[in-house]
Amino acid sequence: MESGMISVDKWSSGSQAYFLTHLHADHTAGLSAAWRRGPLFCSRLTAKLFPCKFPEFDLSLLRVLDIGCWDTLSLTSPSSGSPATVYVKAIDARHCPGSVMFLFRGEFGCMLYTGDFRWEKSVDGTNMGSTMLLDALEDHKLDSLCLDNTYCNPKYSFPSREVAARQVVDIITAHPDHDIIIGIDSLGKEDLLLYISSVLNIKIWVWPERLQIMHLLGFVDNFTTKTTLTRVRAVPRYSFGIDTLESLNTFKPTIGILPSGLPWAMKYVTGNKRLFCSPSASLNNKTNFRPEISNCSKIQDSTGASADDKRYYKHIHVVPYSDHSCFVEIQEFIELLRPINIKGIVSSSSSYIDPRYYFGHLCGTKQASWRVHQKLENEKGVDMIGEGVDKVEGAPVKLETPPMSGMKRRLDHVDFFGIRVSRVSLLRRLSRGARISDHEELV
DNA sequence: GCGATCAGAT
DNA sequence: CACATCTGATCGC
Repeated sequence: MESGMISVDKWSSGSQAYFLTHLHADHTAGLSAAWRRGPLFCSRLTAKLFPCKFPEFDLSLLRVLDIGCWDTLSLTSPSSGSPATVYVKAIDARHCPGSVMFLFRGEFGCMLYTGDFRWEKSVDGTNMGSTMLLDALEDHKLDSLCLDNTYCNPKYSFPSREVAARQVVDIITAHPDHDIIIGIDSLGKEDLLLYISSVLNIKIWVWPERLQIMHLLGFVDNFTTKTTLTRVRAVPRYSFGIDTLESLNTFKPTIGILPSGLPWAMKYVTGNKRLFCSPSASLNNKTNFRPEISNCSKIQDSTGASADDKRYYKHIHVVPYSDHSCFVEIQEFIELLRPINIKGIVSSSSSYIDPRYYFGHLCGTKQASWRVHQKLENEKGVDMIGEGVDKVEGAPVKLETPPMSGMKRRLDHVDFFGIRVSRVSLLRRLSRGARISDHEELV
């Protein structure tokens, strides 16, 4: 395969232009201060935050894309050497500050790379983004949608971040004499913290580097690094464990709140209906988003919680505050765009489901072609799409994980209708890059 | 010794 | 099931 033109969240050599959706570490793996491979396109806010993450980075390499504005790239076709123009527009992805999707138009057709995104219905930013996307498409078909399929399964159902934020506030107000620690990452969940701060009229402690981020984001009054000013502290999520909580509780009653995507806590849902069954379980009655699991007051029963689980939930409250779209939101997004093809950008070793399993019927004009294509490929014994893709004609099914040996051979690139998708590691969630080549056929 | 990658953890 | 991140081990140069 010759070199391509464009890479998104992927930093190996061979492209003429590089795009960064947002500054989370799993999307910047491979970027460093020594980066010299070409112009790096990102949103204005990402560019502003960039030096926090890469202090020595040569900022003259950054190219800011303003949200909603077309930009034109004059590139060279790797195969023919002739000029090739690519148009790109950034759309707010509503995942974390600075996060964007990229809509590309070029010889390869029209392609949207979502990066990580949350598409909550009836939220202003989402509605604006929808309008922008439809306007940008005009009457073009979206040939290819590279989709954040993190929760691309109907079992993933969680409330809006607004509702989840109220749950967090309810938990805090139900513990008036406790210290509160909230696990967050280096970027994201700012709206949650601002909501807590404004509703409860308190400052929130953050660690010094995080305060710097808050200031860059324009939040100057709600956060502090002085522990004496507040009982609510936001701490790095990785520092957030049972041992920490237990040890804190020897000094002062303290609870932890983990605003998190659902899967990590899923084991407490399936089978024993134990999700969010923490000390304040009764709080969830008003705001719980799934009635069948709201009745979880039997934390002491004998349905199988381990001793560690009990230790954990004695102090730690998991709240379903997610910066990724839930299944229904993904569905609505696809219904809005009606792409011809969909490709998931997130894969993991044990549970990759091709988005077309659930959404193939929503795809545009080529909806039938996939199955024909699959049938042909299956007969040839070639799996074009990768591990976990169905081999059954007709209604797709989730496949068992193929043997490791087979997976490892496909780590590098997977051809998918003209888009080269990088699989850096299937054991972890590092494979989120895509490269577009101009000389490949796009169905 | 350094950066990239991997493994395991929360 | 699996987020985003850290630490520490290992690999290749």
